[in-house]
Amino acid sequence: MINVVLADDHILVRDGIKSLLEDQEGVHVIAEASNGKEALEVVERALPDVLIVDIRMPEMNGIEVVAELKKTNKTIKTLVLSMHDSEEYVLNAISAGADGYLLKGSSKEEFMKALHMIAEGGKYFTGDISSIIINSMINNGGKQLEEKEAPEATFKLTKREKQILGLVLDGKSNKEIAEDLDVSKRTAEVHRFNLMKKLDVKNLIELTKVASKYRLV
Amino acid sequence: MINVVLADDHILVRDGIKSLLEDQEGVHVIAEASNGKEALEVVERALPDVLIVDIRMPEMNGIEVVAELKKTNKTIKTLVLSMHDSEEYVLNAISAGADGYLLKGSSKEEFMKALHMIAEGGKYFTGDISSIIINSMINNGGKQLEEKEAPEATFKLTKREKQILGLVLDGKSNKEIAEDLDVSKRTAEVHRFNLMKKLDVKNLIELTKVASKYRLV
DNA sequence: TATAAATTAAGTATTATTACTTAGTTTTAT
DNA sequence: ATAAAACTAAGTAATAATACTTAATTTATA
Repeated sequence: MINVVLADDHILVRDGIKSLLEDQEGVHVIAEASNGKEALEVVERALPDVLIVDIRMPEMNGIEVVAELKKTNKTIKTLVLSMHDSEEYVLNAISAGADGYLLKGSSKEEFMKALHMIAEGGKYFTGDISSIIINSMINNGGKQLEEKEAPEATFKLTKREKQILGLVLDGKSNKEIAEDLDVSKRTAEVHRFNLMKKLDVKNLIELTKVASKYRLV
Repeated sequence: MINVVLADDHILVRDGIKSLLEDQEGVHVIAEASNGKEALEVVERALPDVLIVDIRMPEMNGIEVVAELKKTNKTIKTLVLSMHDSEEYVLNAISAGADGYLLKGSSKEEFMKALHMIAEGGKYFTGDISSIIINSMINNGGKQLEEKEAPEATFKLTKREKQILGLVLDGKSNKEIAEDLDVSKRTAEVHRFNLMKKLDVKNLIELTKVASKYRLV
């Protein structure tokens, strides 16, 4: 029996994955969490075999959760579920010690295979992110994976601003962001304006550079 | 249309994969080979987009074929098909410059996904061999790997467009670009519009990703 | 419970980009 | 030499972002 904790801020996604897992023999979802901090607490109490964790969550992101968990409890396996195949996410997840990485577009079959392999002590990184992993291997032998640390930022983004920054870096317009977060377009504009001012950038190009430098997402 | 050469010493395996591929739209098996040396000769003549190659073959094994091919003709992509997930095979295939690695137990869906990703210049290494790759990344990095090269682009930017792309990626506005190049703002706008259309991107975020993928600057 | 911080969102104005079309001029290759 | 491609730049219209200000709520915290 594989005991699982699910951490994702979207209830619908959580429920979907839960129902998918509960249909399988030998898998049991013993607890859930809707943000990063909660995920850590829940895992401490429930002690699952595997934590399935989304990257983008309030309070603490999924990669931070994995990194923290691997410091304190190495026996609990972690499967990172993400919508994004960005190089930064993938390499940071590996650095943090994730045992697996799947995209949300993965099939049920792949998901189950990954879960079983990870529960048995293996690793599973979906083939869709091969380019990122192989290129990283080729360029630097994966060596500085463990050591690199972001410089400390002098600015401080609010939770909402970080969230909006993420969406901006996905290439979304203010209108799309507003729809995603269910706020007015004007609100999205204000947040975007404020965060760009805080980061002292005047266009998206500079924004991507600063965000990557300080690992803001 | 993806043109494929199949190399495997077992006729049955070859026929099976061939029929599977020919069922797909946009894929065509243009030639076959039953050993490593033959594979090289056939590839030279047929010039496929992708060579699908088994590791264990008479005369010359699949990894040697890949290594040799990458020395002489870098545009032809290679997908290694293997029954084996041994560390040696996997890491040697990567060193040799293979663009993908699948186990013979892979599903048709995964096989097709891998083939398409590879044909488009990406890489695809099945999740089943993640442990090997990740462990190699994290621990040694001691293996000497090939130089990374950009995937071949399907679009073709003009000199001026490349120049303007560079300035766009410096975060310059059309007005600034126009001043830099001493042309009208409208001209800068047109070049920017055209190049973004060629690259099939709709915003600066996507542009930075595509530019980085194809090393356009 | 004050009070500060964060979130929301309106107004106003300017500037920039997108998404075309048309068309003259220059460069390059056959 | 001539056709093709590239470069130039105008027009038009819509959409998006920048650069603020003001201000009502909601939330956190001292």
